[in-house]
Amino acid sequence: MTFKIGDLSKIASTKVVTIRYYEKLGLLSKPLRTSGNYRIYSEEQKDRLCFIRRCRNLGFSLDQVRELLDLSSQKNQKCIEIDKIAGEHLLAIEQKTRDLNRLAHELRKINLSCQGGGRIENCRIIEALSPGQSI
Amino acid sequence: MTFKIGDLSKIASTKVVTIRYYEKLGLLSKPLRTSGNYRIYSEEQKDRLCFIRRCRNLGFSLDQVRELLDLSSQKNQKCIEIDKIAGEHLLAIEQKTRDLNRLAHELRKINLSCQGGGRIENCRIIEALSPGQSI
DNA sequence: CTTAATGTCTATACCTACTATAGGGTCAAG
DNA sequence: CTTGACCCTATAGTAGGTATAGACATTAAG
Repeated sequence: MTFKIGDLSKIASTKVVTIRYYEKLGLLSKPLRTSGNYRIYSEEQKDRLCFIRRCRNLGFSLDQVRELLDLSSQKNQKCIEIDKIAGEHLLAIEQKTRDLNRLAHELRKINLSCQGGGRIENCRIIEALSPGQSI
Repeated sequence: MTFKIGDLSKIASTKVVTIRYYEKLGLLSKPLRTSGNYRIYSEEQKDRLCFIRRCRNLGFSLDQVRELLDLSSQKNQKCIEIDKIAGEHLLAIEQKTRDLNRLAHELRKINLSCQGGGRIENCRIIEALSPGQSI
């Protein structure tokens, strides 16, 4: 079973240009070509792309994905490194979530204090974001 | 009271290059110069930079910041527009928070399944990230 | 006064993770 | 045999900066 780039595009929900971009970065190995110079991909390459996309959807950077791919090919090594990458990523996400929650809270306050009927001179949004305030 | 670019950099926790970048984008007006061609900033310009940074920290895009700055300079406008911008932003943030929460939840599950003691060939993280899995 | 360290200047290139576009070539169906 | 969908390469653009080079300005110490 082989695939053209458009097939992979659908399977992995990835733009065609993005697949070529991954190849250029070396995340995907160079595929075989047809006589007409079309890329043809193996199952394995398809799986690798899906892995990459799955990681990306989970918020891993391409560098992290690269590490995970490298690590996952060294099957005899301990998986503590992998655990570390995933753990750090989780911490970063949790931090980000906290920040966003704080931010949403502030915006909700702003929206409440500005019901659209007033003038800007009375609008607290500018005030709220001005220096010296601690929202 | 005037400031050199390095002062502003510290006050607003912004890299010097970034301040110049904002100037190039027209978000900050061109400051006066010393005889030695150093930029000198007024209080007002300092406040404007702080406002920009504050908005950025709250997740507004530079385009949105520009909008807010424009609006805030026309004090007679109704604040319905500001309300709209903030409201749109709030929605986006809430969506993002939901996404991140989902993501953190998945990662937590994955992390729990692998305590780093095993071998990569058996690593549940890699397993979970591989295609065909539904973690 | 000099010297060294630091700060600042302009200009350009680079970063991530793609996306868009131009100008072509390939292939299968009707 | 032509039409349309697909594919190719190459280049440039996006946001929001960051990094670097090479030169000039300022400041503190000796």
